[in-house]
Amino acid sequence: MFFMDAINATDRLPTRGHAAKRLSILEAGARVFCREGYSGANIDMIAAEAAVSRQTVYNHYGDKDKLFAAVVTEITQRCNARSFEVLATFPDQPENLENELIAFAVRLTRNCLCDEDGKYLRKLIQSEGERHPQLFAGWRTDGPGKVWSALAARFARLAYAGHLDLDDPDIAARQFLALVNTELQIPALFGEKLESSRLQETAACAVRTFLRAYGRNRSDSQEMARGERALRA
Amino acid sequence: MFFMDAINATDRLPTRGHAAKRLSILEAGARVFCREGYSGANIDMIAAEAAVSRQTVYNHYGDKDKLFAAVVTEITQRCNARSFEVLATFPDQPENLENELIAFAVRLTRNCLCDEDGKYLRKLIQSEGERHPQLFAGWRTDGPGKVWSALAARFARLAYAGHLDLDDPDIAARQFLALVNTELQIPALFGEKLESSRLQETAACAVRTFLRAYGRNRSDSQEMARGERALRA
DNA sequence: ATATTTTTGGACAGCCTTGTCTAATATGTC
DNA sequence: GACATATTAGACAAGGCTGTCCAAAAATAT
Repeated sequence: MFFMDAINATDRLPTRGHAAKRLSILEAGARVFCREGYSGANIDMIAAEAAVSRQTVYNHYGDKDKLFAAVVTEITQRCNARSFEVLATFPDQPENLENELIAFAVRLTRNCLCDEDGKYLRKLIQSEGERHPQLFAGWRTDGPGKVWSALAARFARLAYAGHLDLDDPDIAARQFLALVNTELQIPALFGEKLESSRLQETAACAVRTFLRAYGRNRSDSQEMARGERALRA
Repeated sequence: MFFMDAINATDRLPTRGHAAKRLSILEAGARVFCREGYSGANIDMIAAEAAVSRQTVYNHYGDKDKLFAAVVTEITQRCNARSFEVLATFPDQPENLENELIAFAVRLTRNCLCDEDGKYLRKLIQSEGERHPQLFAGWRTDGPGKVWSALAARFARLAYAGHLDLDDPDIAARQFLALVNTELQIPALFGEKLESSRLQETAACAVRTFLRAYGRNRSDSQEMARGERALRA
């Protein structure tokens, strides 16, 4: 468990400038590792991007492996924290379910999937996940695993309250996330970001489809969809 | 356009053993680049895995950059070809739409998204896409772009024939793919494969949701879902 | 069987990277 | 101001990787 050192090392933050440099290195490490991959990144790049001498990097994190581990655990923690923050804003007592779900989907995308940290984490996992499975094991169980089941619980409650009609909340939760992610996939591969308007639009489409499948009054939304189409024609 | 050389170089395949080694190197290159990333991979590894001397690799492909480009274009072509092969088996005149769509989804997943080449391509793009956008531009337009619009056209035809009820075939097509991919995401990150049974199950869930949202007789499938649930209880 | 083409192993220079060490400098504390 | 601690630049050895060269061996074609 070589990366435990790195985790514990984060605890002692003596002076002010010390901690600042430490964070700056971590931040730069995330950017560079993400951009260049583990082997492509080198300590000089990271030091330069952190505006710090190479030796300082070694003073703080020991070696490249430990720095990488520290970066991963830091980003993972941040992402998880943000996910649960957003999850707390789930519309439990919706007045307008569609609109509130869309807003929730936008928050989720913008703050967790599409933000800097989310992008970093995805790339780090993609490039090194196969090689360091233990490093990302925590993310896998505490991250998406927990988010999924928490989201599933919210959906189950909505269904119980009569707002949804679903067989299996777990499947519904995962499909909800999949739908919300629809348009993100390709741009994410190339490190591009979606503009806010397209993000909003995608969320709306996703939620509309989700509610067509799982909404309580599906015939109503079917009618509405027909009406909209007729109006456009 | 440094990678054009690599493409054209593929044309002359003089002797038998020559071409065999060439392919073997390409194959090994795909594996190693994918496993280790561009900077992590080295020519000795690839040569060893191709059961060939290092010099032979240089004889065939010039240098690491060109070899990488050749690997990418080869895998891209294979994946595209396979995608359109599967696309040709889309159920245009369905007798049992649900079952035939599920079977189609399984074919798509197994042969295009989840197979070796698909996995390679995804990882290569993920790790190097940001750095070599020109290299993957072809994939982006000829790959998913074409598949999406082809799939959208199929859905539009199904809708016209009265089998589906959809507003926007493009969105439906992308959401279909997103739903089919639901369970693939995480395992794909870690280079794991889904067992056949889970793959089948996921496809079934995806298609069921898709048809609940876009099926012609949605109230019917709603009734059926209710019936199933009652039966289980 | 001979001529041609490919392949091989090994040696090599040049370069980059890691991680250590040092002495000098800066930063902050008392 | 004196002290301790952090930081810096630079030099350094060890090792890895790329890409080239060469001569011998193997495979292939005529």
